[in-house]
Amino acid sequence: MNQLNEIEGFLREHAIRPSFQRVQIFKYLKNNKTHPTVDTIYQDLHPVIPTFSKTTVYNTMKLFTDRGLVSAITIEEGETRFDGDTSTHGHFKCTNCGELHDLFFDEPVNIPSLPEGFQLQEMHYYGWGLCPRCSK
Amino acid sequence: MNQLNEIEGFLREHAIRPSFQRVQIFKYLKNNKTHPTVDTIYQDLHPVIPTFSKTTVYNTMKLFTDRGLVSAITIEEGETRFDGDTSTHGHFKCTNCGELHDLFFDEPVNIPSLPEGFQLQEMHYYGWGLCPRCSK
DNA sequence: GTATCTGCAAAACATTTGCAATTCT
DNA sequence: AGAATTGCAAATGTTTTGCAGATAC
Repeated sequence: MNQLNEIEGFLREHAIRPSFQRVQIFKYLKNNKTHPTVDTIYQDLHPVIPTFSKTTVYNTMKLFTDRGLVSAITIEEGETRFDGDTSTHGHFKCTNCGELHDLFFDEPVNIPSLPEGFQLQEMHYYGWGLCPRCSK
Repeated sequence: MNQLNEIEGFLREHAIRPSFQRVQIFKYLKNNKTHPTVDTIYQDLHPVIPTFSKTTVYNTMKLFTDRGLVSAITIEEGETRFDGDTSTHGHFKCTNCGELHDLFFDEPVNIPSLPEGFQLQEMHYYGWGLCPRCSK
């Protein structure tokens, strides 16, 4: 069973029709842990899909995030990034060079105390500071 | 000592010239815990400052956040909100009605484990789910 | 055959930039 | 006078929308 077949099955399980574009985008997100933007995805897949359009990337990313298949990172304004890894972890942005890194927790992160009646479904953790290269 | 004098002194302490616009914006942020956007600030202060412009709000918010006087909330793309309360707390957005609430932690929040060389300066905590009104 | 999906072009917004007028010291 | 600040108008860049053609079931 190759990766493409696996992805098609996975998308079908989530009631998403595995169009060529969607499968390519999903594969791209699973293979690239670079937290790409819509533009990055478009630029990188454009050669693979000649008629590719950014609208399709926007449509697909909305679909994937709505279904919980990927998560949207809004750590910086005006540039939404996407992460194919939906496990509990945060993101760290270097305030000097702008590079984005994953942020993992040793212990289970504590849950905020919500007033009666609130239902927490998702948490995002964003950090800022200096990366090793910029903190010297 | 009235609030305006206090604000002027506070801004001077942070090497910020207390122009009329800046003092009004700062006062607004301290008195309104509504996490306003640039547009909200502009709309609400426009009557008070006849020649007011959004550019000034953008300039001032950048100045205030750079100096750590207020914090920028980027929980949703395309709509930066601001918080005059810079103490450690998160924000919660109802995925149904879109309302934004403060998110407080009972215990001290645990710090993510950063690889050697990283220097963490700021953390933001964003949560999504249903508010009491929408979870019924 | 009908519903869904794609992609072009235009529109809608938030934010930034250039610059001249104004204000403060 | 000199430096900082303001605010208008234009530009920029991302995301959304309308719609016609293509594709899948």
